[in-house]
Amino acid sequence: VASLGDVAHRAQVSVATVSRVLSGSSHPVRNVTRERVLQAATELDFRPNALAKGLVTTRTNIIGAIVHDISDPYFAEMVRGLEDAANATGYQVFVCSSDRDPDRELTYVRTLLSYRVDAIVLAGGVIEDRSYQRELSRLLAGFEEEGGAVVTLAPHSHRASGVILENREGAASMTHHLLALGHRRIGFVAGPPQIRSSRLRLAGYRQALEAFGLTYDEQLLATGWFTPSGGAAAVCELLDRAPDLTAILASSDAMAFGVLKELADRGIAVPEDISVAGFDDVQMAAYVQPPLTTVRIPTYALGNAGAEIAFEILAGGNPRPRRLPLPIVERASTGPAKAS
Amino acid sequence: VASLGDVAHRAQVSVATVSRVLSGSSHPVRNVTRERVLQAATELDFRPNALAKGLVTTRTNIIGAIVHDISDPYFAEMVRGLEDAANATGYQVFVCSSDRDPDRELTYVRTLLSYRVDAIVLAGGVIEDRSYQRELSRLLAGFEEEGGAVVTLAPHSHRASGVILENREGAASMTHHLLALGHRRIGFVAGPPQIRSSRLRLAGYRQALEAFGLTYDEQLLATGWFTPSGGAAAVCELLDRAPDLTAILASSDAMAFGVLKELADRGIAVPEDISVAGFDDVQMAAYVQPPLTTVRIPTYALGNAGAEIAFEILAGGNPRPRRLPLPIVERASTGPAKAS
DNA sequence: CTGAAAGCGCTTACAG
DNA sequence: CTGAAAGCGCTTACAG
Repeated sequence: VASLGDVAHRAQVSVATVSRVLSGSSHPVRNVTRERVLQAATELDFRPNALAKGLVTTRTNIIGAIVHDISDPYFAEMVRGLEDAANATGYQVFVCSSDRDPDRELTYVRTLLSYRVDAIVLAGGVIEDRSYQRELSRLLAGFEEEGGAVVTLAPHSHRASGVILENREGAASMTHHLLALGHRRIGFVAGPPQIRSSRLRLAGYRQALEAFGLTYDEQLLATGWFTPSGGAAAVCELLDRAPDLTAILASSDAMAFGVLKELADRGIAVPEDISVAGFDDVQMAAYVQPPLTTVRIPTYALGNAGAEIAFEILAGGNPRPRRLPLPIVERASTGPAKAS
Repeated sequence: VASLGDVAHRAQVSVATVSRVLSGSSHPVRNVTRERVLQAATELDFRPNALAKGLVTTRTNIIGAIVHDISDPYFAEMVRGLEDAANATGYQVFVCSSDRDPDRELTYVRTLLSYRVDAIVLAGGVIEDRSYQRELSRLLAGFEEEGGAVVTLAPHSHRASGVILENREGAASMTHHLLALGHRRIGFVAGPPQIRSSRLRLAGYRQALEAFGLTYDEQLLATGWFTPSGGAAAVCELLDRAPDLTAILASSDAMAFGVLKELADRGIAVPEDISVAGFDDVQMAAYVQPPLTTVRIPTYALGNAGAEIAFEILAGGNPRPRRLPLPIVERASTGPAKAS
């Protein structure tokens, strides 16, 4: 591959001049010279070495996105938003699926630091693990000190700029919605308790029940991974323990899909026998049968915002956290409670 | 951040020595010296600069993955497989969603070349566009000449190592399956014709029909994007033109999901009134109602293989293309043809 | 407006 | 076993 030097040689100018015209510097260059350089660059099919550039400018134009799992549509849609915003500004994105594992996540962060990425976007909720949180904050603090941008798109222990999703409020208002439909025995399918977002959603459910004058009943709670099979397993538990429930609120759409499937397999009609609601509003929520009532998180916009916030920080700004309310999307999977 | 020089200074040795112990060189280093270096590195929280390393070794440990759309579960699942294999070998992956746009794709490739990635994995089917194909091949040929690895995971114009999915055969055997169930009027929901994979699947459908002695009927063909809404729109067209069809084969699961939804909205029973089959077997295929009969592409394994093939090439090998047959997964969305 | 030179943080022959 | 030095491909004061 041709280097700056090769272009300089061919254009009969110094590498400094070549650099100035090719890197879009504001340093003045005579027009004829500029033309000669451009011409030579084209002829040699010159492609600047981004590593060398990054080494000297200490800007790599790389964003690292740490997600729980890129194959989970929630994160995939978010990363797409992030990617589009990044790309529009000449940035690339590294995907890092941590599987909610503290060690994997820390290893990924260290690697991102090695590549001297400009920004790290934490897309998943923080893992509840003291020593992990301490080490992560240590790494990120050092990174920020050197001018790196850290953005959080889910509840986190590390204080950083980002978007604050109203997880608790979202879960609470969905619970209210079910209560308003006449449901009194509402099962809750919770996500992994070691994820902060899970806890907040559970807290919102509980809060809404109690505000309504109902007591929180542990028989109505089952826990699992944020996956369809996690949801399916949880609903089996629930049906065993509380056969009288008339509605189920799942902590994620993926879980709700598993719930829906399990109910269909058992011949339980939704929403006639049991209403089902989800959380996230991933694309498929509108396409399952029946279409899923859910709490909407605008994943694409969220990813987009993540990149924008990162750019603000890199530009020297100090963006305040944005609060994002999570509206309910009513579809066909919820309906009035069956008379008992 | 501490540099090699800082570590060398603190350990009272030369940077050469530090480099040798920290980069895992096979060059002999006395044990006491090694210990001193390790100690100093820890104390300084040394984190090697991957850019500088890449600049001199001409190996960046980066793989670029070009997909049509990372928010499409088909690609997200594949990228996860790619990421896991890459990560296990100390590689990072850039995600590049081209939206099937020739310019976007070429721009991404140029950028990847600028970052001197070690490998480029083309995950989506080639776009049928002469000048794009020519330019792409030119870029990739240059890249390969410099030792870069190119891997294709879908039918492509650029000849490279990779996996050959039996798209045609997969579509043909699904068509046979429907024929065997007694269906004679089988609608086909095709993907965008400018994608090679789309054409192959259509060809397989047609081939199976003709092998069976039926004539291919254009009234039974509708085209759209590889999305749920693309599938929904196509099925509307189809139902208008050929109200007598008893089965529909969609070119992707995403499209099939749209078909399923549209049929449900119209109160058409699946599979009693119309059988529906998809293509891909993404995770959700097993979770929609009714669970989708589909042609299985092992996306995760495919991504995994992509990375492995790349590593083989980088190790100097010349892996032969692997053919991958696509088996049918029978679920509840297909059944015997309704007696007419 | 142009260029010579230093430097970013590494690796690796080469010499000892 | 250890180190001095060149070099990877850029950018950017500094001097003219």
